[in-house]
Amino acid sequence: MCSVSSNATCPTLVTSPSSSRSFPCSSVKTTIVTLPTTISNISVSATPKHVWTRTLRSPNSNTNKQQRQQRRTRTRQHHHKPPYLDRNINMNEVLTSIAQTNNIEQLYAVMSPYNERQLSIRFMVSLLSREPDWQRSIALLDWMNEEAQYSPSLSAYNVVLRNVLRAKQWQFAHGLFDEMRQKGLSPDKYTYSTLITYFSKQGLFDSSFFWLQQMERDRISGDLVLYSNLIELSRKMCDYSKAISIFNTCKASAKFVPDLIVYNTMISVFGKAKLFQEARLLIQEMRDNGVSPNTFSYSTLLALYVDNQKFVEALSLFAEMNEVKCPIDLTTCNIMIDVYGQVQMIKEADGFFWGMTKMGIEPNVVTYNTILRVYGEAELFGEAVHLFSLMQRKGIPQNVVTYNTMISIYGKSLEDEKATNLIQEMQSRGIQPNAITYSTIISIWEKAGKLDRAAMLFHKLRTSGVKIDEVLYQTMIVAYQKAGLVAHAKRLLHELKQEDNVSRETAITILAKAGKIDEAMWVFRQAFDAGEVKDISVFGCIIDIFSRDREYAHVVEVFEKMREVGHFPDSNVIALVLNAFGKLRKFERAEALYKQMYEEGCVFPDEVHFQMLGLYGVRMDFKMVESLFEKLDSHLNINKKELHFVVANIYEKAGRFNDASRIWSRMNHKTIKSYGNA
DNA sequence: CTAGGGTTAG
Repeated sequence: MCSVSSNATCPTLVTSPSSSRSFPCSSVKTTIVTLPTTISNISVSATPKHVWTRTLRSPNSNTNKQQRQQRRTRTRQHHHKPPYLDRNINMNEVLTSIAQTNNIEQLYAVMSPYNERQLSIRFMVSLLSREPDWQRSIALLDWMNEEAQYSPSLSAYNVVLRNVLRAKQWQFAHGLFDEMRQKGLSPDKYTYSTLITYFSKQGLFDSSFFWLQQMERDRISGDLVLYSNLIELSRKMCDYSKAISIFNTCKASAKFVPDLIVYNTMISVFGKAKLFQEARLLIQEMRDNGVSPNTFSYSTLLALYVDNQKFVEALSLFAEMNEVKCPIDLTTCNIMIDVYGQVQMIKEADGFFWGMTKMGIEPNVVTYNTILRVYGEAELFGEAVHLFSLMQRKGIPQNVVTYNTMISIYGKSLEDEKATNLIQEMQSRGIQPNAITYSTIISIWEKAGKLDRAAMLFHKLRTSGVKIDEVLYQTMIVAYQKAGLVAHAKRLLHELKQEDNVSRETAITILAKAGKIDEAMWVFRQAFDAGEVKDISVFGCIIDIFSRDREYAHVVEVFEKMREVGHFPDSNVIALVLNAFGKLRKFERAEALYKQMYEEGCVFPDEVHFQMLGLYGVRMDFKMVESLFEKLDSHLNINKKELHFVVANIYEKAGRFNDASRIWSRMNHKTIKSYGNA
């Protein structure tokens, strides 16, 4: 679209400055709808803008231009510029009129009574922010530029940018940004926050980082929301240590006072880092700081407990939620149905599901999918099939998850033909099977002794260019192995090394998990040198494997590469690396790592601290043992009993029994004291 | 007057 491209990048269209603008008319709308799928795979700056400009250009825009020009001239001749009319205009009426237009001419006609600067910028920003359609919002921006002849403000551009990003029009987002700059508007924290967030939401982390760097280059200082975004970005990249580091550092240096949303994000981060105690304590910390935990806070923690099979904790948290009268919403219900299902409280799950409507909460597709799975796991196949047909009869929307769940249920009830039919049914209804569908059906066919069918499907997938992920690959390998076709399984693993259809990150993970360490490392080195390894979990996976294989030098090598690309080690990695340093007798490096992570504000589970204590013990550095022990003992979130146990053991191992008994008695003393207090 | 948080399938 022209409004987002400069004349410089669009030389074919240069006639006059204003002629480079046009709104995509209804006649080209079909073209626009098909664009996103093409765009989403292309890196943001790779495609020349004029391609899009041409595609979206309205064929009769020149006529439109002339007409508008005439209108403008007429207006200028006959009317004196009136004052702002905001107060006399019903914004909703304007919006409704705009919504009913389907091309630029109609939109300009609707806006024509307000030409010539009759609306304040405030009004226009407000109007823009309520306009959900990105194309119409761009057209409004154009109208402001052309007809009303006043420069849209930075905030006007920001809200349009938000709409464009929401619609995943990355090209136009870039173009809009350029246009802002050309108009002499300096992007502010809202602009950058919007860009960073929307790109990271889509997993386009490179672009996200690009905008972060731009922001730093512009010396825009961060505020609460921006740091919140950075934490969220680290969380999305599964770099929880970095997220915790940002949170703790900002809090300590008073860069921000966390609000409800930052706290909720951090509950998620701590939980993902498996620091459940810290996550739980955060709810208390919020209260202490005058931030009331809300439904999000509780449901976040609930979901984390479920992810880690901590159902007792989940049930007790749900009880607390009810106690403090925290409102329960749809997501909470979905999580709780899952919980009841997983602890085999089927009656409760069922009751919860059917009672939701009475609570005024309408179940959605996730709810249905969850209860279907609960029925399946409880082997209530009849109920599942019944509910599924009810969904179809009542027109409740179904998605790929619904079908995958039902396919798996038919697999459990050993009805592989019905499962197979479902794949055809979903395709005929326009729901495309995905990697999960295929791996489910491959397992089902393998169990039914129809391995040839599975192999044929797998071959078809590979040749048709369908994205094959690691689980799907693994499923086929396991299917071969189970059928005793070890040679086939080996061939697949071998082919994985030069498979184009599988990402190298996927290949590394599969090879490593299959015990093919040398191959995994070979692919890893290749991929790393090519800059292809970005996912923190790949580093974690390799370090894990090498550690198990006692290849400590390799552990250190991968760890160094991981730090090179800016990842923070998670607690598992840090434990393995500390161990590796210890085994290689590189105590200074272990100590340096531990201290650095501590200074960066990372929080680790007790085990990591205990390991460092252990390393000091191995080095016979009892001064450091004692000093770290004192530090940890005064630390709030650490199991004091275990700490004393660990330290006493270190002394015992070293034959320093006096010190050991000193630690023991100190612990006993404390225990008595705490009982006394209670 | 614009920006940030939680749920389902192998």
